[in-house]
Amino acid sequence: MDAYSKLIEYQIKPSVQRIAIMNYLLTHRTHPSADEVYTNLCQAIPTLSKTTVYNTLELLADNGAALMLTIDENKICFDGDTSDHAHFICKKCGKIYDLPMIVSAEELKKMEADGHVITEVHHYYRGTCKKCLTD
Amino acid sequence: MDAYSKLIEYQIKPSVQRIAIMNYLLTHRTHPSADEVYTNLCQAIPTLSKTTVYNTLELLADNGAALMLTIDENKICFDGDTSDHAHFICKKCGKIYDLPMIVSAEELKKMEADGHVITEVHHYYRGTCKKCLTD
DNA sequence: GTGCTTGCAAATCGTTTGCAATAGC
DNA sequence: GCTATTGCAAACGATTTGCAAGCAC
Repeated sequence: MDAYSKLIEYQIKPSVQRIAIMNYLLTHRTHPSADEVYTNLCQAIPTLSKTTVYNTLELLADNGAALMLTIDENKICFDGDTSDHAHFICKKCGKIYDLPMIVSAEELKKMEADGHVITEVHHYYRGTCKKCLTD
Repeated sequence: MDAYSKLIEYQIKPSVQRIAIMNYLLTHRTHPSADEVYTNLCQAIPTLSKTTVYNTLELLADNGAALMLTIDENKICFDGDTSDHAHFICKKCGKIYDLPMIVSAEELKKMEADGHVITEVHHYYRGTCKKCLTD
């Protein structure tokens, strides 16, 4: 899906900046930080400000059009792929990998039994990636 | 287990500060941040510095004597309970709850198939807790 | 022209760093 | 005495805030 349509789908009023940021997330599956998004879009939109990037990424995450990841202890990362999947971060190179996620029905059941309302599920794995192991 | 024994078990050289911090984690299951640990221990150890708290918490996490949680986007939290369990954070009040964790064998298998070495598994849930729902 | 969006600059705050003082063996 | 640990103050950097300017319907 294109960026414009995704914004509409999640009831976010489109703007040049919002489309560009959404598009960046959809075309770069690098789990970028706000700073990475800003730096890369600055070339195309020279007047873009970091504030707008922060505001927009928060808006996307709040409306469910993007995932806000806290897997990296140093910075918040974003993911335009909002389908269910788990994440693995390599402690050596810092790269974040996507992985299939299987949510245990037993786990969710217990959560519901406690009376909490769950809106987000994150499965994070940490370790050393294949590439760093062979280096 | 007492704090001193846990340090020994994880091969961490004990000191007054380290025992106090480890003890705080074992007796306060609030998933405190470094700042919370510091503020609360200042009374008992007036000369305690924040640097020591940060250094010690990092040491504990690196040696496996504590868990470093990134569930809260605003600050890193620590957990003295190193047994397998999942975490739920209430977006409204910020409180972190412990929950049983069931790691899917299928998920782990896929991870290993990719050749990554996993050292940590975190299951994070976000939403609104029972208490905040009734308020 | 009213309300939402953007952008700049300054502030905030959790965390890290440099380095000197201290404690333990 | 040597090494590891601690503590202070300063630095750092990601994120937030205040507010003025710009844009859209």
